[in-house]
Amino acid sequence: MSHLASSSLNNLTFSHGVDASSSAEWPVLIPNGVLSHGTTVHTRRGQPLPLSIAGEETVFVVRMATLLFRLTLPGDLRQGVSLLYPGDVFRSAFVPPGGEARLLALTPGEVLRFRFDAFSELMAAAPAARAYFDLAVARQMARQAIHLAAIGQLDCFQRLVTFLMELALHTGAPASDGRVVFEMPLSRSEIAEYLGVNADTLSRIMSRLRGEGLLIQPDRHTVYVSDLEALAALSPASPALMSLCGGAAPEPADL
Amino acid sequence: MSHLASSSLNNLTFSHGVDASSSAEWPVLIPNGVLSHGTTVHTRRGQPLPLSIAGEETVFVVRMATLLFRLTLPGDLRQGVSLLYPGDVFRSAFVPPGGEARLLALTPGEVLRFRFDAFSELMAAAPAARAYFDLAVARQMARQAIHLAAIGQLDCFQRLVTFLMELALHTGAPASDGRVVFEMPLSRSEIAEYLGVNADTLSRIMSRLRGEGLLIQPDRHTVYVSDLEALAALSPASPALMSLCGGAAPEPADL
DNA sequence: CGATGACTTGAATAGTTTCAAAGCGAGTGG
DNA sequence: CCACTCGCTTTGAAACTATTCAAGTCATCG
Repeated sequence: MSHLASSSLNNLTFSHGVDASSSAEWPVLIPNGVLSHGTTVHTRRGQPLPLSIAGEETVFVVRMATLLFRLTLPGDLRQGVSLLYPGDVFRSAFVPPGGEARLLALTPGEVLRFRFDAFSELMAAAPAARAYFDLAVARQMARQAIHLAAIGQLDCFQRLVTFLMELALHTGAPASDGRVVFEMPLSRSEIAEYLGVNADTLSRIMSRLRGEGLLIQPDRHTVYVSDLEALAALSPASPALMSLCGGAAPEPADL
Repeated sequence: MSHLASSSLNNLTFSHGVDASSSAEWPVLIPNGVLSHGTTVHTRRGQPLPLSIAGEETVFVVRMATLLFRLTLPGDLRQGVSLLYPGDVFRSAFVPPGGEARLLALTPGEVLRFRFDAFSELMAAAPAARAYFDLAVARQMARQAIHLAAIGQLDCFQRLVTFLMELALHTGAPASDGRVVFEMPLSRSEIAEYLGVNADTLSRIMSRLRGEGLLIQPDRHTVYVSDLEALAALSPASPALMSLCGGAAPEPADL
């Protein structure tokens, strides 16, 4: 379930003639200069990470965990904004002021925490750290654009497929028979919030996917995908997700 | 609520009567080091800005215009991802690889274009440019989080109200009687794409708003909002939008 | 003018949510 | 070890919102 395992999954499952020249995209390596500074936070499932320490802005670097950035609008409207995986970064200034927002750990793991000022100085001193941060932010912007397009344009079924693809690509590991396994770090209602869908509706759709044999769930927190390509074919967002997670650098010709 | 609602308008149109303590937030000042470099692009309405020049990554800095970042998924599913206003930045790496994406000018204006490498060097040399870029990116992240929450959690009516609030706060000017005027830089179908709503449905809702007297449209591209606070009260996303655009710095206590 | 494209509106339909009830699982105390 | 309870999940039927499709209106431009 490590991110190393997931990258090999990508290479094994989707060989779209991805040239090796641009293989450095994923997983993003965290520079040593970053790893050696910062406070290590050990996360528990469900643990909120405080967005400011002593009134100061913070930066988080995900070393080994899955995090959820969640926004709550007045009226108990909760929206999962983004999922953060190893290599991702989060700056407290990403949070809209005035709204209620939380950064939640979904799995046990390790996260590095910095004061923003300190991180900023570190980046000024170490160009590798700077380049890492900029790349990570850009990648997350791109992921959020896909998430937005999925929620805005796709129906419930396609949204769920997109979400499963995201998890499979980021945290999945190959299993027997070309299957893919991953842990489901979100509860049903958390998934529903992330997808902008009603929890009841979501449950129905998952039953449908299970019924069609695309999904196997030995228990509620473990998911087997029988045929990842068949699953991918069910969502228009899959190609974008796969080229973002799959190691291919953006090709200027495609822009 | 009133001081938040009016402060951005004040900044744009009147001279700075707002308190100086948090005045640096909006509008974001583009440092001279940035303004003096880069290629100035004069935009026309509808003009696409090429996301790469000679195969190289680019950075855009919006000086005076409104831009739309639009993503298209297979099957002609177009989603407006974000609107860019003066002071905003766009890096071509924000675009998910493999998907079709466009950066469109919605108004005539001026945009600065850089090769990413050159911009990166500029930022390394000028800390003010670096701080500006980081702040602009963070602010846009926050705005996109609100946009996502609006699309994921609100009904069609509330989404439209949220969109109108966004435009009013960013590009609106006070008119007589405490009214607010702004140009509508998007067509109906573009608004619909931005909000993840059907264009027919959108038209119905605008008629409803006009019927309730909240909106007055002398022509299709000009909008008067009779009572901004009344409009704001119709969307749960308004407080977040207003504190983001209204000049208040994020208060750590709120996080 | 007459034509074209953008916008509006109505009626039928499809998809999603709501509400309520029942099912399952993990943890607790008898 | 079992019954109990609590929270999360599943499922059904009714209600509702939003979409689709088609027809009609408006505006702009040659």
